[in-house]
Amino acid sequence: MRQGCVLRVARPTIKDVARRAGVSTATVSYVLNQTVPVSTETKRRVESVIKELSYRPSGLARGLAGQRTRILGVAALGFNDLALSDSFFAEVIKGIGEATYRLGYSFMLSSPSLGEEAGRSSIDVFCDKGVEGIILLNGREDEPELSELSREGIPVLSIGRCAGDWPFVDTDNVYGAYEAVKHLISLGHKKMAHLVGKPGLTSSADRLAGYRRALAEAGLPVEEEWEVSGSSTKESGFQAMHRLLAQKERPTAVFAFNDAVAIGAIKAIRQKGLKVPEDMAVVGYGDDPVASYVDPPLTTVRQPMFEIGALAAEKMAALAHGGKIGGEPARVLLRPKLIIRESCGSSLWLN
Amino acid sequence: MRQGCVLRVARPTIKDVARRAGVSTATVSYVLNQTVPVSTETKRRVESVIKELSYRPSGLARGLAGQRTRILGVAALGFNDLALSDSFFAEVIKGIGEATYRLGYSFMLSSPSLGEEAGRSSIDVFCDKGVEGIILLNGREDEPELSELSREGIPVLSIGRCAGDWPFVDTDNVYGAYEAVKHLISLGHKKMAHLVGKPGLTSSADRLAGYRRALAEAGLPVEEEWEVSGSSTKESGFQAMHRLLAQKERPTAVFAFNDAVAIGAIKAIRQKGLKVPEDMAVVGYGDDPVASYVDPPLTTVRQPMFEIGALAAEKMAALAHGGKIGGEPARVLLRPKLIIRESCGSSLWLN
DNA sequence: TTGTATGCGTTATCAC
DNA sequence: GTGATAACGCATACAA
Repeated sequence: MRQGCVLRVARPTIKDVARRAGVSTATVSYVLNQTVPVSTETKRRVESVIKELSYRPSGLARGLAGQRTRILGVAALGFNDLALSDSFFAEVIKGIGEATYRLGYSFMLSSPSLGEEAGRSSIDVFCDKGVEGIILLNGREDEPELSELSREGIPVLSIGRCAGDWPFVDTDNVYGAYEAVKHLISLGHKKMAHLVGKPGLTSSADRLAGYRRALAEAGLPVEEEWEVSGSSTKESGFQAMHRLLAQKERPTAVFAFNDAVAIGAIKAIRQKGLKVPEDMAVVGYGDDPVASYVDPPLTTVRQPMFEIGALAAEKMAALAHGGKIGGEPARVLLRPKLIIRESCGSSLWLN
Repeated sequence: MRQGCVLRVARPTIKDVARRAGVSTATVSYVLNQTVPVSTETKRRVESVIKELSYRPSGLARGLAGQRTRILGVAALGFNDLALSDSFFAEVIKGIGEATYRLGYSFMLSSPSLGEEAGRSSIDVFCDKGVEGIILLNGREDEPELSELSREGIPVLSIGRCAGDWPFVDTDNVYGAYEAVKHLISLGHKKMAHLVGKPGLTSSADRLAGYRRALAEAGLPVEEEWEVSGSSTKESGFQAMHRLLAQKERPTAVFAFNDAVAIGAIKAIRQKGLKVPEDMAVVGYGDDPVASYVDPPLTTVRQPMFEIGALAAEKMAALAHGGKIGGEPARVLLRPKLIIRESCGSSLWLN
């Protein structure tokens, strides 16, 4: 049969519509973009012809003539650093997809697995394709791409807080960590450790800050020995937890940088013959799908990744549309939410 | 500072290059596309100017003038049906990203969460943007979109086997299931059940076929009672396993449609006071990230999703480029791979 | 081998 | 309110 056929019956152009409606192409363009008032009569006629021919304007030509391509670029640079990130990636992308679609935009994606060099040149490609703005998906604190990009004259927005005063959309990691540790405190814990995330990530610094804030607010001392450094992986969590358990004084609970670290930590805890949550309560971060699958199901902090993506797309469209944004730069912090499962025990534990 | 600035210093056009190199725009186009022989001297000169001005041709204008936009569309329709699919989605997308980048293509993505109506119209948007071909990411057997799309004159390729004779790229589910069950057999099992996947998915039918084939080949009878129907979720696996365990004769092993189902099944098995793998061996399918996180780590079948995506993009580019593909339609089946972990016990079990 | 001229499908600037 | 028409940046048939 006609596998991947190429018969291509020529799409109608604005000329076809104009001719068939007995007007000029300009008029058709007017009713299309509502950029100039048109008499209701001709408007009606033109619209009926458009429907009849099922005409759709060419995005290419539109982009060339007017400046609006209605395409956004999404560059997922440096995303491979993060562990367990597939679902984050997917959710953010879905959010971007939803919002761009709703706003009449499309988006191009540059894969995260392209390596260093590719990052830059995939941006170039974006520019060639005429994207109106670029959303940077990254976890790094300093993003050298940002200033480079801005020199291209293309608005940029980062998903994930970054240095400088670039617009970004992120979750409030300080708040999320604060809530997690406060939960531990409400359960009666007084000695809590934190498995710190990879250095250089804003999320690492912010979650540490939230942890400290909760401690301070409860009048609990901040023990430096209980802030164990590491990175974002299960292995890192495993090792960090072992180091923590080797110390003279043990905490009764740990707040891990993320779910992977938490799962690694649980493994280490059990290896020492201790039980979770009875001997050691554990809180993760991120609410990765695995969090609900592991044993015990992880109490963790859920980040609204879909909303992050959607909001980023909206802000980006606004930036592209209105040129520079109103007053202040678009810097948004969404609230994460504590998800209580079983890795900390129930609050009945208190009674 | 210059947040999301719009200073836009006009990009050089082909005219700028032509003028500065003392040639016509046609000549510049020739060296750019290598479509017409150019004397090495002028070629050298043009290229140096191109580098000097760091000129990059406009994709928009190129698409309008020539017919090649070098953009692919990826429509993830019906993907929300699948459980645990985030990592599949992400891997496939990464593969597509890698290949498209390597081939000088870009791709647009239409999110899976857009609902029925949106599926169709996101395709329309793709056409407006001038995509050269569309990759359909879907799990359904019959894809009504396919024939519709072909009428647009745009080549289509499906990721996931589908009805009709459309080109597709998929993994060999029959083979994967066959290997999984053969593994069980090699471990000494003679009574194995299958938790069947959602009806209507080619993967469900194929994995069931592979299961039966392995049984038949080993001279084992195919008990209909041990082919428990269900869908793709953890809950479905949980319920199906309970139904299976309620039967008079119990198998010693189960091959689950996917990892989520397997995890649900394990929960049910334990609820009955049985142990995995001692009392009941379990094999999953898909090698989702959770598979290695759960207890016990799941023996499962890994699908080369990244390669699937990359191959799909390559085939698609070939289809778009060469019009119709050489002889037969591009129908590729990649081999999945058995990943042995701990949910079936070790083969020492036999000795 | 190179230059000229036209067209791709729109939008936008003028006139009317 | 509407209609010519010139860009937009590039590819290409044709001429030289």
